[in-house]
Amino acid sequence: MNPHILVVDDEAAIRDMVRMALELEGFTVSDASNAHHATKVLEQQDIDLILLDWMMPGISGIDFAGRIRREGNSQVGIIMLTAKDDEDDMVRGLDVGADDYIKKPFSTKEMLSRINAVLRRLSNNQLSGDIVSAGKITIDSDQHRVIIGGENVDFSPTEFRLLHFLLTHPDRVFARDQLFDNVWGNQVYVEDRTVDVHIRRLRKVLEPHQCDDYINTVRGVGYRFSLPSH
Amino acid sequence: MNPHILVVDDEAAIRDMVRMALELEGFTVSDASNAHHATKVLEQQDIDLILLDWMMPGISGIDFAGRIRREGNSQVGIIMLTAKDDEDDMVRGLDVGADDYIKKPFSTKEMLSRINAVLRRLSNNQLSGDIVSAGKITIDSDQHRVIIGGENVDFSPTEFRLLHFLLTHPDRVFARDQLFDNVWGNQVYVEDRTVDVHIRRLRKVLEPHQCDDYINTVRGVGYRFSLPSH
DNA sequence: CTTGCTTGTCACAACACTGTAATATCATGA
DNA sequence: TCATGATATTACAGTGTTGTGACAAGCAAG
Repeated sequence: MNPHILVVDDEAAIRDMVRMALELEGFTVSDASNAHHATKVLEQQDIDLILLDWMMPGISGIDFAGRIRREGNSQVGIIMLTAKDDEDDMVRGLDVGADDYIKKPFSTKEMLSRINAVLRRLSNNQLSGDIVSAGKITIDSDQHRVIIGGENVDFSPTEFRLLHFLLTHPDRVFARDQLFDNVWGNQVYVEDRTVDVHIRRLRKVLEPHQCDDYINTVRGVGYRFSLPSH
Repeated sequence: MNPHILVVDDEAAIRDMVRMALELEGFTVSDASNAHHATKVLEQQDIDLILLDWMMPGISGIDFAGRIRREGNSQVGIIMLTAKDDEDDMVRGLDVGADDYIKKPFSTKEMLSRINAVLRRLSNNQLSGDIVSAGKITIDSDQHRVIIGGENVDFSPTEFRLLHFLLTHPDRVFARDQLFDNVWGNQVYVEDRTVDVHIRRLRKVLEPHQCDDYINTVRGVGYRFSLPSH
């Protein structure tokens, strides 16, 4: 599920620019031009993070942030957008419970980096060492590592994702386009045959460890990961 | 390295007074006017002891102390500052994990004596100071020193923090922006590629000692510290 | 003020990864 | 067995990512 971000700024130009940048990165975006509207959105949507303009007519960003925190909503992340780079203001911003602040003007790159940082910190509470295994293959996604028969084996990024997906969905046949969606993401289009090549590459790496037979070809349909029965 | 003390109190007058007294004694001092801000400081600084006001608007001192302990942070000392001299409240304070408490009004002399007592107790527990090691690398963060194979090796401040962070979080991949958060602190913004350069500098220093291979590149993701399995 | 160290950024080199196409091989049904 | 369609295999070039050295600004010590 994509993180849902609420952009609160009185200037439409900024809202649009930010929205575009965020949507390009796969975020779900809502926006509001003032605190009242933002409150409505917060009630109706499940917002993960708020990008909040410091200076707004009516209720200011800082008042709004303070109000959110006072209502006990500490799950939502708040990043203040400010033209001021005054240290006092920054402290005041963090005082009312903002998680971070960004000085205008800012690059979209910086914004994305800070957003990701805050989201990560918020979700960090439930960091799960995700270790899965099948047969002699073990994948530790924390370490981003594959261990086969006790030995470290290197995979390229795509190979890693493909293997991880197959291994976590064993005994099921996947058509090539299902594999795109799950391994490549449905933003990109690649040729059907490309999957074959990546399957081939996977098998090649698995071969020296005698587990290339975990990946079965299902003629006319696709591929399946399953342990040999013997 | 001077002990770093965080003063949390909503009254600026008290913060200033305490800060002055502590700095005169050679302590490093940060302060915060509420629990939110204090949380931020704790994330960004390496705090040895917290002087915590009992009564604060928003999250109270006792709640805050409880939260810190529940999060498993038992290295940091906590001294509660309270106007109440009620025995029950004292017990409650110690219950949530405070190391000591001081009744207001207090003399700076009393405060210093209790602070030193708590710090002494804390440093006794971890009698080895803060020494971590992995492979042939040993880091003594008290002395801000790195020993590799019995030999002293010099690192610049950033290199030191980076190495320390990686070494204390081995076998886990960190994306570049995760490394910012943990090594640079999230108040600053630096380019992604800056991490690469610092990794490079680290490796360069480690190279003559044959342990530059402790730092692995995980293409498309980030970097990982891990001892070679051989 | 100079000197030396640190550090962020850049530009370019080196390299790994990936998609595609071309070709070979295989499986299947007539 | 042959024809046909599907998959396997290989090669390659474009792309993206990382490694590396250089540089300039910032800063502290002298």
